[in-house]
Amino acid sequence: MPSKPLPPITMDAVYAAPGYLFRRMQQIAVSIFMEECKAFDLTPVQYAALIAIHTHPGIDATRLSAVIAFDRSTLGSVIERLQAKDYIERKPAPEDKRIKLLYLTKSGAAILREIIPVVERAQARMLEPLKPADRKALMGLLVQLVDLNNEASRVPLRAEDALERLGKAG
Amino acid sequence: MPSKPLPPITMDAVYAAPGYLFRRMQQIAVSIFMEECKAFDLTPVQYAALIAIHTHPGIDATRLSAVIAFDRSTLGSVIERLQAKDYIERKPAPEDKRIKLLYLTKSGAAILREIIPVVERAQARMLEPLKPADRKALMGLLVQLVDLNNEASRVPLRAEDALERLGKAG
DNA sequence: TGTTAATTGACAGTATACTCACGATCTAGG
DNA sequence: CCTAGATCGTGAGTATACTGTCAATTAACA
Repeated sequence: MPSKPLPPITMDAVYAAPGYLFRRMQQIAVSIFMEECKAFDLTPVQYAALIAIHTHPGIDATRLSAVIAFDRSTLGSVIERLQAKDYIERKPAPEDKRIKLLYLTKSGAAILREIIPVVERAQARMLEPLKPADRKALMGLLVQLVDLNNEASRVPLRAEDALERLGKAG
Repeated sequence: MPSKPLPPITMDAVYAAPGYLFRRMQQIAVSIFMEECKAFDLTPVQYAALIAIHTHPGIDATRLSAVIAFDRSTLGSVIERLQAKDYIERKPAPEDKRIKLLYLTKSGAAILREIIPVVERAQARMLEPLKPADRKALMGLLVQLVDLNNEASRVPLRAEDALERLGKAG
């Protein structure tokens, strides 16, 4: 008996699949970000980390990972690189010897000030091909979907938790 | 003179930025894929490669990378892993000693047959939190945006080119 | 209080995802 | 025919993005 044939799969089915489109869009977004920011030697993740540290001075690595929905293991090397570039500094927490608190340096604040308008241009470029109404619709749907799927990811966003604990600790 | 203060940035601005949402959605999509497919030891990229090789038997690595919009350097290790699992085989092209042609093995065809419905469930789960009309709208907008931004990515999709060249060569 | 449980940061391991560069090979132009 | 340029696969190097595990430390509880 011959083995059952594969169902008739076309690449077009792949090109219309959500997973493929999300991967492709992420690829394109990173590409545009790096192109706009090539003068700055900052990756999208490093940028997000800088913003979060600026917004929450004295945050620790674990809470930072929750605030930007970023894997804690990977974050270690991201922090190392930001520290090597002298954009952030780590200070041991006096009340908990396990924790190292993160702060922007002057260099970090300076590069943030310069790069923010550039990043905003990059963000705009990602949606530029769409009509303004469609941009709004897409962003609205994505915000919804990311929020409703938050628990599905391995590193759920925990913005509020992180803030609460920070307030409790400091 | 004091240095200019940073503009008032909030994490909410980051959470609403296209780049952040695309990264987050990709993260969630991979998570759901891996969860549904954990019995199969196949990553999303490996799955896409298998589908493309099934659709274009005898494709070479460079054209495969164009067909799935996947970086050529990374593809080398993906192919190695698929070969190690005995899902694909590589045969030297008789008319061009540089090229190695890719084919599904019986194992590869078998796992594809099993995994396709599982992947479809994963794809459905990614959009599940949205209302059906919103799912359609989101996919429509994403297909548009990915297509219009194709050239912005470092590895543009070249589905037709790849097919043409394949036809010319074989 | 004393032992268990949880948390923190670090490390090893795997898999994308990109850069640039290199040798082998093929193709085109002269 | 023969050299210049393009192309193929590969490798090194960097940066996410996840899985584990581990020791040190802190917190919780019997």
